[in-house]
Amino acid sequence: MDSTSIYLSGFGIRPSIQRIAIMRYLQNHKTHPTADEVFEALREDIPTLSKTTVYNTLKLFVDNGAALYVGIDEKNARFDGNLEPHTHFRCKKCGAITDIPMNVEDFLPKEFNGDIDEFYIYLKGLCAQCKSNSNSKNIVY
Amino acid sequence: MDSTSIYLSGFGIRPSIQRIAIMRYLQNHKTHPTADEVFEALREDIPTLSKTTVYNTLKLFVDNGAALYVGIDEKNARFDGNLEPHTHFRCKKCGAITDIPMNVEDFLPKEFNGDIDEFYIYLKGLCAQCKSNSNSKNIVY
DNA sequence: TTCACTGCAAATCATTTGCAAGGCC
DNA sequence: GGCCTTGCAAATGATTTGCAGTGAA
Repeated sequence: MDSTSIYLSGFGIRPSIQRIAIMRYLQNHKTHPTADEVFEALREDIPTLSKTTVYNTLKLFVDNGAALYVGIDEKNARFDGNLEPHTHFRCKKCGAITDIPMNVEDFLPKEFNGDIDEFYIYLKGLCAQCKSNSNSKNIVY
Repeated sequence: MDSTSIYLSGFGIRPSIQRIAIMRYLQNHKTHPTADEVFEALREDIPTLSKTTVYNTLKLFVDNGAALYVGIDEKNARFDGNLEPHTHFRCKKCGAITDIPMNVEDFLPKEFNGDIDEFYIYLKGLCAQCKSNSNSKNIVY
């Protein structure tokens, strides 16, 4: 029983080979991958893996609170294994998505009468590296 | 030359019949409609309107800063003609998306070294009406 | 006349669904 | 055995693209 199995079980998720591999990938790659990126990366190790399983599993993780859905990219859904309070920044030049530690609870509007239970902050701009490295013309939106 | 024409021209957008109608719809309906909702609403008045034009026009508005893209709904892109600083709240029960006035500039993290030029906050939960009206079982995710 | 704009049809592409096979308790 | 999980193939549905016709400067 490895640590990822225990981790998944803690969320009520039964640890299959596929689920363990996908969660490990999310935790070891802080790149906020798409379902397809996860699939392409893992099919080497698990040749029988199907993209349906990757989609199902990522959805399962999000529904059970074991991973976060990241909607910063209009094209594809992205996923994040980091459950610490943070927000997401996407560089419009290199396309990289990075975490910014930030306690979103601090920003809840006070005069609002409903109940808020999900809170997303997405930032976009130019990352520090692309800012100094501004010789490259490669722009990603 | 009506006010919507002048408004669009201010963003460098040439005011065609279709563009005026779509911008008017955005400004008169604070519902953050999808491209399809705009299309369905306007086809009565403009029977020859095509969905392609609605997509093209909404994209043109966003690219030129005349409207905002709202990514709070994972299924469809939504659009907002309100350019005042505000954030978006979606009720998970009734599905309504409402604006919450909030100056996002105040929340820019200070320790970040890149340049941030876009800032989105999406809130989800239960709106005040659905909170009191909690007899309905109709849930929208 | 030129070039932007429009609209139809077809293409694209991420994601979901149906369903049968496999595997675990 | 029964239920959960997986994976293939097909379906779905939003959005984009190709291209030809239209219209305005």
